[in-house]
Amino acid sequence: MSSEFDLAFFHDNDFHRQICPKCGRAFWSQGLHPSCGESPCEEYSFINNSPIKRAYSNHEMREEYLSFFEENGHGRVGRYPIVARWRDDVFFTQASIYDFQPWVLNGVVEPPANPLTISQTCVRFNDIDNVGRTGRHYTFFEMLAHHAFNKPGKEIYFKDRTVELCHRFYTERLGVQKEKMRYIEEWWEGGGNSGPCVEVILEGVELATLVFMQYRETPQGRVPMDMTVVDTGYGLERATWISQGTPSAYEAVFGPVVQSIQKAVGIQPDQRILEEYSKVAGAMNMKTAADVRDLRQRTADRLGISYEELLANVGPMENIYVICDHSRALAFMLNDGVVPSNVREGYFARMLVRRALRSMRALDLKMPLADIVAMQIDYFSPHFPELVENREDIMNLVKVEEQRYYETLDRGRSIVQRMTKDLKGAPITVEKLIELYDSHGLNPEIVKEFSDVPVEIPDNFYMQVAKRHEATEVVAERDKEEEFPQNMPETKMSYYDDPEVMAFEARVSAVINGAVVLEHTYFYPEGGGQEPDYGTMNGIEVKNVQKVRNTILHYLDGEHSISEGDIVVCAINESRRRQLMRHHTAAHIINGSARTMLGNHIWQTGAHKSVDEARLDVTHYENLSEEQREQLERRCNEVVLEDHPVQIKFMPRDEAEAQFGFRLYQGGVVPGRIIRVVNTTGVDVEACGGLHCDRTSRVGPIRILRTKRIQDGVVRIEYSAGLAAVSGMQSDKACVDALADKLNVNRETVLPAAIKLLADMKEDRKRLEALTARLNDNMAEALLARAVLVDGVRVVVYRVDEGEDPQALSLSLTSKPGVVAVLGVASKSPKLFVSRSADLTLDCRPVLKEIMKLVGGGGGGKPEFAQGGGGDPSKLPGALEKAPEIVRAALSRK
RNA sequence: GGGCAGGUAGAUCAGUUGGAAGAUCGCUACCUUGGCAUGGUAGAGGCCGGGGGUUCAAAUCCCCCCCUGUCCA
Repeated sequence: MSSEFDLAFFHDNDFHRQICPKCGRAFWSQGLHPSCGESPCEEYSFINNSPIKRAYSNHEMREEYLSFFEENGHGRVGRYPIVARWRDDVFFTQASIYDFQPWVLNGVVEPPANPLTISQTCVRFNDIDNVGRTGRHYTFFEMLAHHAFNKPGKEIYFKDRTVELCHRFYTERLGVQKEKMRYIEEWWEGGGNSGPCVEVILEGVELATLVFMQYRETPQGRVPMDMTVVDTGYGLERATWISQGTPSAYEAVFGPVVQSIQKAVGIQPDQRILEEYSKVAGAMNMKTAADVRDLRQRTADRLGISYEELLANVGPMENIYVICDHSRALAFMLNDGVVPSNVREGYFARMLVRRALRSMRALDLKMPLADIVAMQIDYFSPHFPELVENREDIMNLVKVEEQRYYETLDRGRSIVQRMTKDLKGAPITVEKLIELYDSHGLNPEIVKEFSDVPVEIPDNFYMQVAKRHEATEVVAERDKEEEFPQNMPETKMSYYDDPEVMAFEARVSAVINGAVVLEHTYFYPEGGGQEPDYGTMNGIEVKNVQKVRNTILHYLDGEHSISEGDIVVCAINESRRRQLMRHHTAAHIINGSARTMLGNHIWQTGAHKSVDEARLDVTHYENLSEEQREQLERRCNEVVLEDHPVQIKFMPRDEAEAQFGFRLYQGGVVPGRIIRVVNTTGVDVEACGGLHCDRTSRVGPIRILRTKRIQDGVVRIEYSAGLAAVSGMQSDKACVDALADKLNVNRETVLPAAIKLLADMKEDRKRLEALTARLNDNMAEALLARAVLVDGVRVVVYRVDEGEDPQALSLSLTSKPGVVAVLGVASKSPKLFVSRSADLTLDCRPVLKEIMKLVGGGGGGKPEFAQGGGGDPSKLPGALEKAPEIVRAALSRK
C-alpha cells in the first residue's frame, strides 16, 4: 500500500515517513513526532494556543478557503440542498461528493466546474448522542472541499497536487508552522468505490480527509475506474475552532448564539473546567450513560474537584451546545424542504426538535424554540440568503412541531399517572419504561418527572430499546431484473417536437417480445405519473406504451404481423391524450398554487394522472381544512382564467439550476445532462418529461375533489380537470336531482327536506321505543296474571313472538318481586332467557342449561339473568312445556 | 419501509373469566338565589373505527383493512 503514498511532493519537500507507535499507522510530516497526532494517540494541544495566525469566524474561514482554491484554478460552486432529492438511495447530503453521485461519477453529466471548490451543507445523525459532549460532533456541518474529476486523456490533477494544495492552504494561507502538519496513510471505501486516502492531522485533531477514488468494488473484486476522482473533505467548523482555540468547537462556531442563550439561562461556567473537559472528551468515544459518567469522573480527578462541581459547570453548557447544534440543523433542513413527521427524512427533523426541547427543559429555558432557530437564521443568513426568504415558513414549521411535542407530553403525563395509580407505590419496571419510550415517545427522565413512584433508569436503557428493534427482519430489496436486451434501437421522441400531432406514419425498427419499436413516435409512454397514450397502429389497438432506457415499446392488443422495416400508420386516441395533458398541467398549477398559499415547505412527493381523476401528493404538516380546499380550488381556477403561457425548454442542467434553483426537482430524480424545464409562467417551474397544455386556459375547470393526510407530513390532493371535471359536475347534479325527485321536492330545498326527514325518523324511532316499552309492560302484566305459583314464586313461561323484545320483557317481568321468567324464541336459531327477581336467590344458569339440553343448545350468564340458544327450533315448544317442572325442581333444591 | 401502543357519549377515560354499554366533565330543562358563583333534581347524547370469522351469544377472542400516536432505518 505504501507505494500509493510515495508522492513526489513528499520527497521533494523533506517529508519523513514515520510509524505511530500507538496505533501503528504510517504518517508523513516535515517535522519529527512521537505519534500520528490524532486523538486518542495525542491530546488536543491547540486550546488557548492556536497554531493558526489569527482567530477566524465560521464565515471568514469559509471565505478564506473558497477564495484560496479559486485563486488556484478552481471554479466555485454553490451548495446543494441537504435533502438529496436527486438521489433515491439516501435521504440527506452527507458529504460534498454526494452532489456528484451518481451522474457525474458515471460520466452522464459534466461537473459544474473541473476542478471545483465548494462548501457543502451536510447532516449526519450517527453521532447525535455525542453532540454537545465531545466538543466536536455536529448533526449539521459544512464540508469544505476541492474536487477534480479525471477522465482518460483529460487529467486535471491527482494525489501530488491535492496534498500540495492542502498543505499550502494551512501553512501559507492560515500560517500554520509547516512541521506541525501530519498526513496519515489510510484506505477509504464507500458507496461502491475505494482508494487510498490521507488524513490531515493538526494538534490532535483531524482537519481533513483527502480521498483518491480510483477503484470500483464489484462482486468480482476491485477494478480500476475509468474516471479517477479527487474527493476531499475539510471540516469548516474544526478549522474555525482551531483558529480560535476555544474549549469547544461550539463556542467558535455559534459564538453570538451560545452567548445569547447563556445569558438567557443566566450561567457563567468556569473556563478552566470546560477546557480540561474538552481535552478528555476529545480522546473518548462515548456509548452509554456509564461512559459519560466515566468521562466526568476522569476530568474531575484531573482538576482535583468533585464530580458535582464539574457537573454543575459542564451539564448546562452541554445542553446549550445541543440547542445550538439542533437549531442550526433545523433551520437548514426545513429551509431545504423537510417537513417534520414520523417517517423518513421528516423523522430526523422531529427528533431534532424534541431533543432540543428536552435540553431547553433541562435548563428551564422558557422561550419558543422557533426564536432560537430565528437567531441561527439571522446569524447565517448574510451568507445563506435563501434562509431569509423562508424565515417565516421555517419558524412556523418549528412552532407547529413544538406544539405537537407538548401534546405528546400532555398525553404522556396522563398515561404515566394512570399507570402509577395502578402500581400503588411500586416502581415502574424497565419493561414499562421501554414501552413508554418506544410507544409513547416518553424518555425515562420525563417519566421520572411525571410519576410519584420510584423510577430506576438503567445505564444501557437506549441499548435495550435498540435491541427491541434488532429482531425485526430486513426485507431484502429485490432488484428488478433487466428483462430487455441491452442493444435495443433508440426511439426518437417526436411528441416533444409537437404534442399536437395525433396521426403519423413511421418505420418499424424492431419487434421485441411482441412490442413494436418505431424509429420515431408520437405515442407518449407511461412516465412521471402520467398514464400512456392509447390509439391504433395499422388499425390494431395500442393498449400500452412503455419506455425502457431510450427505447419506446408499443404493446398491441392480440397477435399482429408487424415486422421490422414495415411502415405503420398510427393514430393516437386524442380525447384521452388531451385529458392526460390537462391533468398534468393542472398538477403543476395546483403544486404552485399550494406553495404560494401554504408556504415554501410544499414539495411534490408523488403524483398520478389518469383520464378520469388525478392526484398530487405534497409535503404539509396537516390536512387542508374545507376552507383551504375551497381557497386552493378557487386560486387554481383563477390561474386557468389568467391564461398563463406554459413554456417548455430543454436546458443544460447547471443553467436550469442556476436560474430556477433546486425547486425544479419536484418530481424526484431527473438524470441527464440536459433537462426539460416546464415553466408555468408566474406559477411554477419544474423539471418534467410530461406533455402539457400550451396555456393554462386550455386546462379547463379544475376541481379539488378531496384532500387527505396519507401519512404524517404528506397531504394527497385529488382533483380532476377539463372534461373530467365537467363530467363530475354533471354527475353531482344528477345525484342531487335524483335525491330531490325521491324526496319529492325541488333541488333548492333538498337539503332542508333531508334534514327534516332525518329528524322525523329519529322521532319515530323514539316513539317506537316508547310504544314497545308500554307494550312490554302490558304484556308483563298479562303474563303475570297467568303465572303458575310454585312455592309462592310466580313462574312465567312464554314463547315470544317475532318483533317482541325478549330481553326487555324479561327485565320488565322480573322488576316485580317473586318472579321467575322463562322466555323462548323459536326462530331458526332458537334462544332462551331465564331471569328472576332480585329478592330471590335462585341460580338461573342450571335451569337454563337443563331446558336447553332438551333443545340441543347451550348457554350461560349470570345467576339472576341467564341466556342461551342453539339447537333444534322445533323442540323449543316441548322444552318450554317442561320448564315449570324444571323450575319447581330447582326451587325445591334450594 | 419496519416494530410497538391506541381507536367506546361532545371531551377525558373505565369496561374483570365473552352474557343487560358505564363514570367524570361538558350540554339541556327545572328547583335553590334579588342576581351570580355554586348546590340539588331530571334528561338528552353511542353502527364500542370498518369488514370478515369463531360462538347460542363479541366492545371483549382470531384474521384483514382504515385512522391516530410513537420509536427505529
